[in-house]
Amino acid sequence: MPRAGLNLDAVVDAAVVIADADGLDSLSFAKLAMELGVRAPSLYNHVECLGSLKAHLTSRALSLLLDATRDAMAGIAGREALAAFGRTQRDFAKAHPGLWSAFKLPIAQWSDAAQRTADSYVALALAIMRGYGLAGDDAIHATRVVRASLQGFIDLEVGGGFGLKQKVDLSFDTLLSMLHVSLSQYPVTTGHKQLRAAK
Amino acid sequence: MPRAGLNLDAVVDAAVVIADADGLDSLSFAKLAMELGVRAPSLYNHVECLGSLKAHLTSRALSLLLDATRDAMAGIAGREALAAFGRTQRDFAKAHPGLWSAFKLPIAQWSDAAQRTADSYVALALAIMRGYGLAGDDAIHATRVVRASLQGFIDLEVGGGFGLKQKVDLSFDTLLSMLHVSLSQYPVTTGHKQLRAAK
DNA sequence: CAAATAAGCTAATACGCATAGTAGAGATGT
DNA sequence: ACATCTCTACTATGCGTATTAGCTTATTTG
Repeated sequence: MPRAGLNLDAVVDAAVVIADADGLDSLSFAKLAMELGVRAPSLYNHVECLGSLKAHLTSRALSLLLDATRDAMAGIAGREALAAFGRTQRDFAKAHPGLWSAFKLPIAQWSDAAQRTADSYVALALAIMRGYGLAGDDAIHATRVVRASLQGFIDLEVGGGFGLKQKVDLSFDTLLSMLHVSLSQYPVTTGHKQLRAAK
Repeated sequence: MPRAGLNLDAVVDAAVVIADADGLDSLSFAKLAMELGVRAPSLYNHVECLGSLKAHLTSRALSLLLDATRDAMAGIAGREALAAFGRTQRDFAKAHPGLWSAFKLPIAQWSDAAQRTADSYVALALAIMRGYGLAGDDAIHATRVVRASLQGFIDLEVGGGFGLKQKVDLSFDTLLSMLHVSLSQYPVTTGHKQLRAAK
């Protein structure tokens, strides 16, 4: 019985392929072992359990997305930076649907490294906010809105939530435009109190 | 062996309780049967399979949300209608986290009834868009943005994606305000071409 | 009251993750 | 070259899922 020469990286690589092809939920040790030409229990020599493997997938996903976003945002600011940020996220989700859904695992299960990578990613978003003149609590609220709307849109698109495929690109441009418009006027016309009073 | 007197509604009721309490993913026939005082295989007399049960949960969720949203939106329009639409969705997700995640099941598995209910719900959203003077493709794109951003925000909140709990209410108001501002100016300042040219 | 319907059961299959213990390949040291 | 040691991959096993088959019997229907 010759050795397969596995290591953690090779296992995670194969898991990425399976997750992207069949969906993260259908990633199993049986399938993964088959892919690697090995029996399922052998994987426990490289990974503690299935949950741990998925945590590694989350780390991998965060690293890839962070690097791609840094590249895309290099040297630009304002509306262009916002668009680059959003488009990179969307492109990543389309290229790696399995890794994309790895972001939705319980944050409590993320590794420390993943948490740090996520912090760096949030810092990129906050940099965009600075370009719109936002800081402090304003920047936090605005970042949450940007993050939530991008993630919601991409989830819907990847999950097949939009009926007509053709015009989704236009809808995404609309999202970016609406974010840009409202960020440009924040917090002047937003006024939580006004909205609450109107309610 | 006395009969338990089950039927589809009773089974779905119990499934709702379990899904909301423990999460949709941990809804199992074993747990459900235990809750109903019955053995697991007996459930197949009322439901085809686990996937079918979850489809019923989706239908139930859509009906509840549609009714609540109709009530909340009765007699109001514009900014107030938008806020009522969004707040009803958020309140529903908090009250029924299990049912909320049932919305994310593959749409292909939805029943026809669920699909029709969803159409009615989209009609409510389109009515809001009319209040902002939007129709046709503009309304479709704007509806997608509203739907995506609300869903993304609520997913993040329910999933624990926001660090500090305290200010999430403010962030949600920010989201509603930003949507209102950008919808009010749509499509004047949005201009897909402008953004694309800038890119 | 008899017969048909259907709700509950037990038993069994198939597949998932996970652990324990074993054998041997590859590395290391003499 | 040989002996030893480590660690990878294995077989065997257990437990928890969903699901099916076939039986029993409560309930309903004619």
